Amino acid sequence: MLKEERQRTILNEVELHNRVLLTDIAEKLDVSIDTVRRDVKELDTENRLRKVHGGAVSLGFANYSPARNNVYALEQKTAIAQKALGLIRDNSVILIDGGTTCVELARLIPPHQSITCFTLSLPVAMELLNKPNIETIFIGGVLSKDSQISIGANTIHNLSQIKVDYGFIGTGYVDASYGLTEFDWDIVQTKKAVIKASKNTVLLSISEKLNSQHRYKTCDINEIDTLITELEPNHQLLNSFKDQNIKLL
Amino acid sequence: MLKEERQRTILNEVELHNRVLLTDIAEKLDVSIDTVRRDVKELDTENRLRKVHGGAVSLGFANYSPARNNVYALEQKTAIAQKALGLIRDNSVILIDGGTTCVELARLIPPHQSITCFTLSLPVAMELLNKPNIETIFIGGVLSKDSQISIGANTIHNLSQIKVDYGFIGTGYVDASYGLTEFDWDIVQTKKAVIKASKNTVLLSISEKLNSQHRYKTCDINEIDTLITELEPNHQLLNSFKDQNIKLL
DNA sequence: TTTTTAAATGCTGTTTTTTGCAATTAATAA
DNA sequence: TTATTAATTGCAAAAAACAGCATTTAAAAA
Repeated sequence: MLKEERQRTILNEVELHNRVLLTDIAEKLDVSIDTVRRDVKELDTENRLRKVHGGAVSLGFANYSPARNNVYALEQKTAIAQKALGLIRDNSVILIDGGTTCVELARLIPPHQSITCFTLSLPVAMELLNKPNIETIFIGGVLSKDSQISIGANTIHNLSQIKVDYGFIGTGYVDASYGLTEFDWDIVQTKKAVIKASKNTVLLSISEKLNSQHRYKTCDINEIDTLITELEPNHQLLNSFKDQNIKLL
Repeated sequence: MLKEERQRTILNEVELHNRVLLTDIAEKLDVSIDTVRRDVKELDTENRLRKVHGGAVSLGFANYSPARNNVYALEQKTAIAQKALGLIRDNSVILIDGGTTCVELARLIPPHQSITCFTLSLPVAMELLNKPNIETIFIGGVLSKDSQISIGANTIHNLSQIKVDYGFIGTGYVDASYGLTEFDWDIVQTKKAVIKASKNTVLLSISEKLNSQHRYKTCDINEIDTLITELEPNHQLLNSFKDQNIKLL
């Protein structure tokens, strides 16, 4: 077998599976591990793949821009935020939770729209301050370092004093049967209060989070009025949510 | 499984749910907790996530650095903040107002210092969240677009419920005989409440503001306990403040 | 064709990396 | 405080990488 041929095979394998083990290739091509090693080393210096301990990975797999202030799955989150915007009427009163999707929603609210907006998220509040026609009210409380939102008894008490038209919330994990769950107990308490403070609760979640769960439960899925994902409402991934008493957007 | 694969999975999980437990990952990937720990440590030094006790959080969640490019008279403000730091004892409870000097103070608080800190300023809160040993409590209320602080009746009411060891405030204008004055009536009301909530009120002001005044009055100069400028306490510019019942730093 | 030369391959022993385990120390929660 | 859970450290086994060398293969020259 020619060297060219071998290297072509290795590249194919890497393209196909994003990664490959040297031992696998050696066995598959029936050559010594050293040969494979040398081939991979060569392909690496030619920048056609990246060699790592024990194998190789495709360039696409390994490449990431270190200078990225971009958000994970930003495109999906933008799509979700766009759909959510459709619910917001002029002069309505809304409440926006924390999380990157909610920040995206805040960012996309058109400048001319005049609404009153409550939030307990520092980044969301920062975004809202840029909008001339939005009256922003921050729900105070102890700030969580991780999530950058107000939590704790004071926050919950403050939330109990208001009732907004729409509450837009995110969640760590969501499952049709297990409902909304979180990693953090304090966050759960806060989200419960947010839901209680909302006439309509709208859950914003990328589809990748569907069918995942964690330790603490926020609420059942039917306590949510509307679920917005980046998918079409009739997408099969949403099937398990269709029977629930919940609107899909 | 290659290390690269593992780390990619970890990153994915972190970006998806913002926060993950090391134990969860170890179970999911079926490797020892030590391996996960080492991976997360590595990813942390590469700045691709942030390691926290027991788990990891995504950068998008933790990194919202308010860019301070052009702060007017930054050097003086830093000097003032440095002096103010000397007043802060471990385990004390303080309140930090808004304004660039106050943000500078928040930024310069050493990471090991453990204090409880109230604030009504969004940028100050952002800074404080970066300090592991500070418990930050945000005083909620309507947010003022230009000053980025909570104002209004609710804010004032919330402030009436607390009494802190030190309140650090800024001011728009200060004069030995006219006292502290502001351009904005709402801000004045809020600052009054801040002063009332502080056992000791410390005014942070660059010398350039001395002997200036405006329309609405916050308080007389002797209601302030300490005045910190970038100048030496015996500087002649401060002469008019020397007779007042006020400490100069 | 054969001979010569260079490259490619496989083998051996050594070094490095990775991983899991156990014991200690630190941090957090009750 | 004590109890529990994480983090750290040192260590050992396993896997991988590496370097040097011998053998084979392929190509070029005679």
